[in-house]
Amino acid sequence: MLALSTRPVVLDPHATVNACASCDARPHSVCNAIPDSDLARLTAIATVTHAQPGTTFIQEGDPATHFFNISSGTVRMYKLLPDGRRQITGFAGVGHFLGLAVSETYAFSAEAIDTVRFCRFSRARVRTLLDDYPKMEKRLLEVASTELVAAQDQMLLLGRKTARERLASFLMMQARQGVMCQTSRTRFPLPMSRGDIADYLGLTIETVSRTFTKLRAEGFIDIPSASEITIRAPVALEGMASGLS
Amino acid sequence: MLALSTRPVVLDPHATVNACASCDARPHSVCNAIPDSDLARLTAIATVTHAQPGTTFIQEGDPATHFFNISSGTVRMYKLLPDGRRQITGFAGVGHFLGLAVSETYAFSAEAIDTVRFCRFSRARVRTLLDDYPKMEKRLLEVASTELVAAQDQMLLLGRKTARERLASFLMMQARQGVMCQTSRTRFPLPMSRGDIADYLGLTIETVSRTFTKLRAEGFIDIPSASEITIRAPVALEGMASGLS
DNA sequence: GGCGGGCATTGATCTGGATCAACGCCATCC
DNA sequence: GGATGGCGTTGATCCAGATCAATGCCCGCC
Repeated sequence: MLALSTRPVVLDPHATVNACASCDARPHSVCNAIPDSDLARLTAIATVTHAQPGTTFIQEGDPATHFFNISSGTVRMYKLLPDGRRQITGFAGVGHFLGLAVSETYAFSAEAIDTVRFCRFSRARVRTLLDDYPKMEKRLLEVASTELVAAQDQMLLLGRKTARERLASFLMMQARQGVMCQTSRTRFPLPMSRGDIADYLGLTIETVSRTFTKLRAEGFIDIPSASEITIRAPVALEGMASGLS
Repeated sequence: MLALSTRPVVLDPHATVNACASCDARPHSVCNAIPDSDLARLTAIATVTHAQPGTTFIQEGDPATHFFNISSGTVRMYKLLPDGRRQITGFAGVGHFLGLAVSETYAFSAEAIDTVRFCRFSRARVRTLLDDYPKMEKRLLEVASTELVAAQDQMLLLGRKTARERLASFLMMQARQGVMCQTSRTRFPLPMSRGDIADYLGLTIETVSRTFTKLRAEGFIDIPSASEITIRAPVALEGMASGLS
């Protein structure tokens, strides 16, 4: 539960001219609102950075000075109660944009699960950039709206679904690799631990483990290793996820 | 749980010229991004409408054709599971803006709790308006970001707080009259039923009722009538809400 | 290869909140 | 004023998932 407090490492403080042009995340990300011809402006305000597993790079309550754009790896966002109870509000992968906030402080913390590479932008500079690219502003609104819909789904899950339905929902969501993509995989890795899954679904580690075991025993899934899942009955699981049965 | 299916009543199909200028909600709402001098454009695309208690005016899954702006009354937004389990994702009051969505369909349903007055805007027309008022787009992004933060708080509540902490959080939030305002009231009405509160907090009616009774017995609150609350120990309740004790 | 530590699994027991079941309190309407 | 029906409250019991407690498994390291 406790994070290493090592600072993220800056790979390239004055990012090379084509850093953004060759970025893996660009096709998936809000950056694609900026035309190739103007990429230099984006590159100029981006700092390419990476974070080791377990590093906290956004701390709830700290002044919200930067935006982040994930180019590889997986991040967990979470909120804590004073006694250590944790709620993971989401996992962020390639192309995901972090740090939207009206308030002057971050509303959540973010930690690297595996090695994470990301671009960091100062909020002040992004604001001036936005004035010149209304299309980017539109993209951000789209992103925020999409996340709002996902958040409402998660409220339904946390407030009203059973442990079994929560796990089924989680697995089918991972199969779609996050929220972005529509194509569904039948075999995929789970970069996060059982503890992370538990804190995301509002359950305990033990309940997550037992429910996985049960779903396997019933033939819905396979668990080749603790961090890998095969979906055997996608339709049944999708039904389970949406509360049928 | 079931809603009346009466349609909302259109009060003024071609809204009077100064409808927006004299609107009670304008100071609290996204509309204030449009200068007084240009209000006619806003008025021209607004339809002033009201809905009787229990009326469903947004239906999850229906084509998302309109935006809504509440000018008085209280609305519940919710999602249902096929067997009728319900999660209320939020209550919307004066100035609240509904209907943000990337998708072509609404992601949630919305019902009037009491008599609700609102403005309705066609999405297509709002889109063209937005092109002329980038400031309005910025306001929408602010609104979406604020709601996202509120949604994350609600996830923490639903995933990790006890019944007692949930009720304390709910009461302190109502005392701040929704999310917008900062000034905290010590006595206020609860327009929603115990069932609504339960479905908002991921509890049952019985647990809500019992917990209210207990908080009163312990001297934290008073319940002059079922739909009215007095906060007696705001500091203690705030602590309880954030998970201390 | 054996040791240590961090996950994950599995079993036994407990409990907060759900469920089931009355009952009370108003309003509204004959 | 008495019947009706929709909340809300209260009590008794139950159970899904939490908690407590081993045990297993894997991987890195000496």
